Amino acid sequence: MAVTIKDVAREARVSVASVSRALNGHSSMTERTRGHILGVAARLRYVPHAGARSLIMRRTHTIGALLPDLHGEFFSELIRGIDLAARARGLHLLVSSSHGDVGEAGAALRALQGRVDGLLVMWPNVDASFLRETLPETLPTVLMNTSVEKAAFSTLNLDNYGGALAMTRHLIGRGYRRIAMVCGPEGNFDASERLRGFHDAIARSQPRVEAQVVHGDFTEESGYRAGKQLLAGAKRPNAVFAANDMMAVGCMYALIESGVRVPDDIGLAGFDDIPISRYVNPPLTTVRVRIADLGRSALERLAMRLENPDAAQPLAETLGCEIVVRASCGVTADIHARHNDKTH
Amino acid sequence: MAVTIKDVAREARVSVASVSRALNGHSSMTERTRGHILGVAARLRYVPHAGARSLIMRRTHTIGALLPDLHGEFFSELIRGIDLAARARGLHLLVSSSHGDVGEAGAALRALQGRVDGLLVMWPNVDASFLRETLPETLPTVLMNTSVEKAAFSTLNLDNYGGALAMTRHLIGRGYRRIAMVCGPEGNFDASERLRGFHDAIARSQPRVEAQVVHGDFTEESGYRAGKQLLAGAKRPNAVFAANDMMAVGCMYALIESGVRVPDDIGLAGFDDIPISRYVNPPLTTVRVRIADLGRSALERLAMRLENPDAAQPLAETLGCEIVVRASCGVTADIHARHNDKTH
DNA sequence: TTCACCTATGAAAACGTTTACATTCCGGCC
DNA sequence: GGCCGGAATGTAAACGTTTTCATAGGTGAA
Repeated sequence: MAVTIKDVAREARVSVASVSRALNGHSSMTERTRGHILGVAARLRYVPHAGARSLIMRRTHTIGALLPDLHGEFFSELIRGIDLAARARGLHLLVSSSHGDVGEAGAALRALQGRVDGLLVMWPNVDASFLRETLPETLPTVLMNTSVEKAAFSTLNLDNYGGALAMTRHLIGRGYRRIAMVCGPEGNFDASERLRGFHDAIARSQPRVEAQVVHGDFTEESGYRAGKQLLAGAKRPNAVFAANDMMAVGCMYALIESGVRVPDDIGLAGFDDIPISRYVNPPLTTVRVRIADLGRSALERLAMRLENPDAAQPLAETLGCEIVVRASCGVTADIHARHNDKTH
Repeated sequence: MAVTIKDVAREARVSVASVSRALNGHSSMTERTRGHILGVAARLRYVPHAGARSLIMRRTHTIGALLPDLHGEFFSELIRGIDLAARARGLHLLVSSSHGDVGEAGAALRALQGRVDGLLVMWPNVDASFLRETLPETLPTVLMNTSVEKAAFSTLNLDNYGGALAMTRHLIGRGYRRIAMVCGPEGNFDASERLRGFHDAIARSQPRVEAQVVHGDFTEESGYRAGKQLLAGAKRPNAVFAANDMMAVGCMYALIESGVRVPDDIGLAGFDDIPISRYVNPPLTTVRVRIADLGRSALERLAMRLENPDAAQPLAETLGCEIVVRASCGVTADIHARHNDKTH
């Protein structure tokens, strides 16, 4: 059915070996015959069978990305970064989503194993035993946002702790004293690190105060509920730090809906700097994470390991964050500020 | 190096044929030996080599998606829809982006061809000759948002024309009389269809008026510029219909920045209903496109064709749109409206 | 007991490549 | 002219599966 290398060989009146050599740019071949063969191949619209190729070369030129989800601005940015780096290196990208489910992730991992040269895995679950048990030892793997003992795998993390610490300090520095946090889902590594940063910052500046923390799960909805809950409480905070931007947005709507002015009555900050955070009103102060960079770096690390498998590898790396101050926590910025925002 | 079917066979003291049968759930095999083989395979952490498998079975169980970009809320939603349907059918997803560039798209298409069972291609360029020349005849393909003669390929389109027509009529129905359009990039199929819908609606209700159209390229930036341009013009419109939401948002900021009240002074509408449009202030009236559904439908169509290749196929299909009215064009909605929005 | 038949298993070919090795061809040197 | 060497090309094995066909082993009937 499909045209194979044999068809090209027959049509060009050469052996399959010559066709292979012509296509792969081997030397020791007349420029004349090469041109001829290439011409025939193009005429027949021949494309090599990747399976057969990977079988003998033991390389698929494909890497698999297993992410918690493919939905939302965070993952969109991440995939873009990965794709950019992959295409620069001539690698193909096989995407898969786990939805945080161990069973689904295991199945995806098994299915991926036989068809890729390496793996990019984001598994924000604190419990990393699943990874230890399931990840193939033999397949080069780079983990992202994953709490894992430094032993086994190469890991790339965000500086969740540092970002949260810096943001909390920033809020304290602006004069906010009763700061509440809307934390992320239980068992999520990023969430727990951000909470830890928050706690440490509070502990250092107000050792005797126990900061208020309400529960969320990274969705806007949960941020909305958290906002309502905070307003209903006895000691209303004068600033709220949400563990991600989506929750901050939800919280913002809860506050505004209740007639609370942001930032005049209550200041608000988020984490991630997803595009939306620039568009809400007031624009959201947040911790900028270079999401696309995270993806790019992870892929480049993986690609380097594929190229020279036995070079010594730095095992764990942390990508810095940076605070982006917008109107939601006290900067009086008019609408112009958004357009001057340097990420714009 | 990697453990193959032979290793399993040796270890289990059976032939490779039996291992293959055990793994693929063949009948005519003792439950006892099957269990034994499966046990050994699991113990050795055997995973089949997808390349070898695809070589003999002539199926890769992978489909390739070539999109203009992987960035932004639109594509994020689209990929999610595709992924959902793919995983439901046990298909893997190879993603690739063309950035609207013919060379890049051609390279991606060639690279994809040898490794997938089918292709999902979104190519919003009006000039479809590239596709005709490059797309492999032999590979099942479903096109999205593509202007192509009905002859060759299966196509899934949005009802861009109908959506724009309906939205323009809605604006007219609300009493807006001087409606301007911010159109999309030259040569983009979706953009030109939306413009056509706009023109037709205007022509039917105000035959003698020539509606004002300013140029944009689907980015927020261009929407901002378009907004400024409209304000600078002699005849200020009292409503603006942007060809997509990102431009509408940019336009909104331009208007607000100049002290124009939305919707009191100028009404505003967009197209796509990306998540951001609910978060801007005022929330944006727009044409809802079920983006994830588009991806899902496209993949399902492709999967069906893979399953029975010679069944008669409906060649072109159009997915309906629906108008979502929010505060930006005259509905006096308080902040609650957002949370009552049924897509929320 | 013998035969036939059915079921469980094994042997080997086939899939489309790449590449090590073998062969041919050609020119130059003695 | 014969020989050597290098360049161009061909031959065939190997990669890891699935599947067709063959074989062995067992069971039941005559």
